[in-house]
Amino acid sequence: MIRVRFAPSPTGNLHIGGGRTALFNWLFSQSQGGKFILRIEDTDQARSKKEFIDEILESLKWLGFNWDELYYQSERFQRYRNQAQRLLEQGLAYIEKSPEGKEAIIYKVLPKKIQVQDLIRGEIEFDAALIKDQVLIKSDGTPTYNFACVVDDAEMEITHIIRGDDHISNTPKQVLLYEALGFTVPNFAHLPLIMGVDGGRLSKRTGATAISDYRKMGYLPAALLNYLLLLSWAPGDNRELISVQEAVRLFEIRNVNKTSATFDLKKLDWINSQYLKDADPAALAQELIPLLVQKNYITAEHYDRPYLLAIIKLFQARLSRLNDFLDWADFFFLEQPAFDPAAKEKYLASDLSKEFSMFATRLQSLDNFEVVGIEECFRQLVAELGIEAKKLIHPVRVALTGKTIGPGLFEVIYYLGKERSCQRLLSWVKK
RNA sequence: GACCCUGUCGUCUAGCCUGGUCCAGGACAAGAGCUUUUCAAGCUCUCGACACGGGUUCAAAUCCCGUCAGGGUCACCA
Repeated sequence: MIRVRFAPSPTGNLHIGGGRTALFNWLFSQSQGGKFILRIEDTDQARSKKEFIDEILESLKWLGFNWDELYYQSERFQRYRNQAQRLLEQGLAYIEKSPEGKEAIIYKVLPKKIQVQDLIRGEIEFDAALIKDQVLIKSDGTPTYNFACVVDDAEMEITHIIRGDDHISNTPKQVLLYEALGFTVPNFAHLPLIMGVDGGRLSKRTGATAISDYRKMGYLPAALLNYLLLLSWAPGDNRELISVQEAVRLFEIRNVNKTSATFDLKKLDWINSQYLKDADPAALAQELIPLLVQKNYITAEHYDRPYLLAIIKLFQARLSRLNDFLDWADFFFLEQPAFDPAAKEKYLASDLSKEFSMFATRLQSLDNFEVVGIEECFRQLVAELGIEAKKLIHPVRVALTGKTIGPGLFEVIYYLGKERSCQRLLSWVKK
């Protein structure tokens, strides 16, 4: 039975790199019919926070990763001490006293060559002579990362350790500990790191780092996962859009790339727009409703659901982030449109009283108030006035929406409705 | 500095293992055009890469060596 784990430390939010590590572990476990274990590495009592645990769990759920088992290192301190004690008794570790009289347990590193077969990189060799003796249990009684990690991975019977590149240099230290404790050394696979546009590690300076930030910005989990997946793995048939479900079938760990990848928001935006375009409006509505409520655009209790879904449909092919909807479609929810000053200046500066009032009058008495009927009505009007359609389309759009961009004008009028459309047009008619 | 990892278009990659089908394919971005009612979407086209130097070979992006470059790690943090 294949068993993998994702082991975040609750000293911060779930990082985009952490999400990616979780993704590959989850993918591997699913593709192998194995178990995916979650372990919270909260040995650092001072820096670990409950709110971060909640945030991490929440983000993992949002991404769709279900774990089979959940552990907290803070509940396992005795196990680490017991294992350290064993090494002490076997003479493989020694005690070091601090000036204050506190005792730490240190593992004695003996010189030797250490070979690691990395599933992604092949063989890597290290020289233990270059490794210092390792602290196992700190003088405050808590275990060090490398020790707790080894004890847990062994006791939890983890078969494959899939983690970031930055852990490569921890690997020989851990291999030494597995051997000293008499445990089977697991398989290792080191994922390349994700870099920021500045070439260094992805950091807050180079963009949002928390998975939850991407959720807040309006990225769909499926799109984010698709992007993260593509950052260091490819299905091999030039496809850019692939679901994790499909990836589970095609995934092979040896096909994961070795090179670190730069995080490119533009491509994420494109992938997200593709998912948005094909998404079920009802699913988008579910994400959007709380935000619309928050903006007082609708109330959670009663809103016109078919109407909301229709409006979402109008916009979904134009969005690259779901949250853009809040700005682009605001005129459907506001009493009066919020005017873009430049748009107003460009299209509504001249007096269009005659045209607007004529159009409003005709709309008012239009029997066939459907998109096609509205368009016919409008085309006839401009023909009679002897002006180009676009000369009137743009001002009308700005008058109705406050913007120069948006869905087709006749659809806007249809969904805005007779009353609101006419009222907004008439507000520009000089008495 | 030491050790380790990595080097294909600006970015993500396919190809590399099993040399020839690659004067290197796809996608994003950028630029141009079509469509048009604006913005998107869609469609078409353009720009653009095997880090460098040796070697092996009839033949190298692919194999070997070196150089250079980038990154990571060197805590009683995880």
